[in-house]
Amino acid sequence: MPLPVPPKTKRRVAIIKALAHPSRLLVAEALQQGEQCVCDLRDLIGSDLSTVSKHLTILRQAGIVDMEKRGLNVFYRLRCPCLIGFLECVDTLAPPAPKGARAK
Amino acid sequence: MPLPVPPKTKRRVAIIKALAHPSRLLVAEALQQGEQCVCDLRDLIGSDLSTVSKHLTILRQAGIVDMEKRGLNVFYRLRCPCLIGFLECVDTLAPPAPKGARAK
DNA sequence: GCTTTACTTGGCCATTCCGCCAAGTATCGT
DNA sequence: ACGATACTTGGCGGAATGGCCAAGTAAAGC
Repeated sequence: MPLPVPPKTKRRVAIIKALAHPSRLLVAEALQQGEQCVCDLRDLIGSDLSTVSKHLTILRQAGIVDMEKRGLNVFYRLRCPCLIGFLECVDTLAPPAPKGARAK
Repeated sequence: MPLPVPPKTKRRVAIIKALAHPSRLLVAEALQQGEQCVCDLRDLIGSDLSTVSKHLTILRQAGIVDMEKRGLNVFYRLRCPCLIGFLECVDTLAPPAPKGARAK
């Protein structure tokens, strides 16, 4: 990155990057309904438990989710209800891949 | 990706991924002020022209920007004004990296 | 105590991403 | 036609991602 990227933009990128993966976005979407333990989320995305755990770590470090251990389970929940608006906004950003995307 | 990811989520990921890079987000932010030619954007992000061009292709394919050739220049602009709301929403998603993100 | 359950962490491999350089294309000026 | 300008495209290395397996940790039950 040759030019200095403003801190505000850096923070935005960190958050956006955390959501830029199918499994992680799926998790974030699911957590809108309420907290879930890791095993539920593993069933949701269907990967190895270790993989799911790493995805959750990424979401946590981005400040998107919170964790809480209760008994043997670890429950994750959204730290910010704003995600709904965020996603609606994404949906309006581009209608299904327009022809105009072609360079020629 | 073991489990089938819903199409809606897939489309969302494609768009989010396109914005999940400092240079590309910087471009998107800059285009909020109005259209810019590629050389202006190269000055903004300070990379090789070919690199900038590839970033713009990615934004275009995600449907986030539009291009128009006029004379020797190619001008890019946002295809959707919604980006402002999108970014404000990102900003509220997580306050500056809280301590709670630590696993241990 | 030992075992089981529910994760997290470390390591490794395969794929993807991102940068530059070099070469190609298109338009303008002469 | 030729050269210059403004890109785009191809290729290639190096870095970052993402997946699994294996090993480690922590709480609950026996």
